[in-house]
Amino acid sequence: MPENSQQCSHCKNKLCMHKVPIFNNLNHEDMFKIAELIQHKNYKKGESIFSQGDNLDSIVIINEGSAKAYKYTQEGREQILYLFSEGDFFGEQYLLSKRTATYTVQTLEAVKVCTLSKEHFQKLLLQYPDMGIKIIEELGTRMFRLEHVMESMGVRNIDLRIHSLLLDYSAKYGKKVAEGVLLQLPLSREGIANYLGVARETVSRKLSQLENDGIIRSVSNKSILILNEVALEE
Amino acid sequence: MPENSQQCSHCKNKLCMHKVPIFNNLNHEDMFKIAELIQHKNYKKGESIFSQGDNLDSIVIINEGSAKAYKYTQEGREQILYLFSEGDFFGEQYLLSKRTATYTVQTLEAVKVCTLSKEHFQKLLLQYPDMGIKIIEELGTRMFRLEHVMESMGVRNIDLRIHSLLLDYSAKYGKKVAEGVLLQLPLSREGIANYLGVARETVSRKLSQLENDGIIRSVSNKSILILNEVALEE
DNA sequence: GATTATTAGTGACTGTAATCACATATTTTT
DNA sequence: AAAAATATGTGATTACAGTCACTAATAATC
Repeated sequence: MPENSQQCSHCKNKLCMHKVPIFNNLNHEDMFKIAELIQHKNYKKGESIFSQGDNLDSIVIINEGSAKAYKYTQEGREQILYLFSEGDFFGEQYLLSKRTATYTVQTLEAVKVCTLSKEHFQKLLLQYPDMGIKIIEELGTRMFRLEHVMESMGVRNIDLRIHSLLLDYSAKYGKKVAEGVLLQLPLSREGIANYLGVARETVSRKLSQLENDGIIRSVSNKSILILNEVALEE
Repeated sequence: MPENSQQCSHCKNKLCMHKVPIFNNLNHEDMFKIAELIQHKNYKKGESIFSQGDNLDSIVIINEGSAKAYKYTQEGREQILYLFSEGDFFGEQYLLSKRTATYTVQTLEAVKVCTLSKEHFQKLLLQYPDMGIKIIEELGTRMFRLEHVMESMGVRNIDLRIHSLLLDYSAKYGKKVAEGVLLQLPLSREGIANYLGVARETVSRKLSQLENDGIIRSVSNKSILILNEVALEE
């Protein structure tokens, strides 16, 4: 059934496009046209979508799942820069300039993505100036995130840094339950350490300390219950 | 003399516009039109162009001089995020979103800027899609810088961090002389410390150490001679 | 379901940078 | 040019996070 398959592909594409802020201002007709240009790919947990040094030829939009973006420091430690999830896009920096990828993006779970080739992307930007504005806006948000991370990396007191991380995650991933806020950590202890730029052992110790103080409760490796959110805010 | 004053204003505006990559793709006629929309302002050393929390209504382009962008960490320390100089622009993130300024921009010397109002900027973006692409490109560069800083902040070894800073400055501000590379530091010791996220005393000590090792020579507070660049690269 | 691999917690020890305190230089102001 | 303000260098001490080494727990694989 050609109609069915076409409808299905259309439907799948629409799904992807509707999740992404940069396509929001488009009308039905334009969306349909652009949907035709989009390719789909799936990744297993732990696979790299692209690696530091790669030459990219498309912009990638996450449709399902999450991924970490990291680069290696001079010491050889993995420094996590971003966590990307549903609706986030990346690779746009490499489409316009000649730069190769400055970081590696690796999935944290099974991930579905939509990709749009460099040529199509550039044509779209010229055709829909609104989209360019949306992207500038989105990049503003991304920079805001990065500046926030930098600010917190500049904090010398590691307790403060872990507290802000927990509060950030609480806002993003937390669900209110009777006893407090239950949150599903997107990263392992090592991941958290690589995000904060501290040793894995330090993260373990600080979390143990918080548990001793009755501020959090460790539910499982990847899940924490925040009992006293106010204490984290100081 | 109206012609003269007009020519002069035109000339001044042209100066400003020619320094800025985002206006580079425009033809003469368009440049002339846009030049009319640009306002000029001067700042003394130490003045703030805008402050964390301000509501901005224009994009600012530096025409002459330099400035630092910083925000305060939770501990009350000043964390420097960027150094802006001739040709750099900022404030574009706040024009499209409702966000207020997330950092303060303070001049490091006398500074001349050109400003373009929010309304004009948005109209230009819709009118010249090329310009949007230029800005996306430029933001990509800015993010690249920030990611680089983050990476280096994640380095635990402070010697390494100071070494990279000196190498960065050497590339940006250094001039080759007989004995090595002479560089005019854009920041004081305290500024360097606030950029690296370490104590002022630590910067002093590390630089003294480098001087004892014969790798650098302190010429004056704001000027350093790098004698052995290779040693800094390890 | 057993085995292997990965991830996490904890003690002991060490190194390094922060802090405090002050002397000295340098820059700015008057 | 003198005075005031600011910036820098350095010693002594302390605190705190890193490293190493190991055990325990959890997840992945066969």
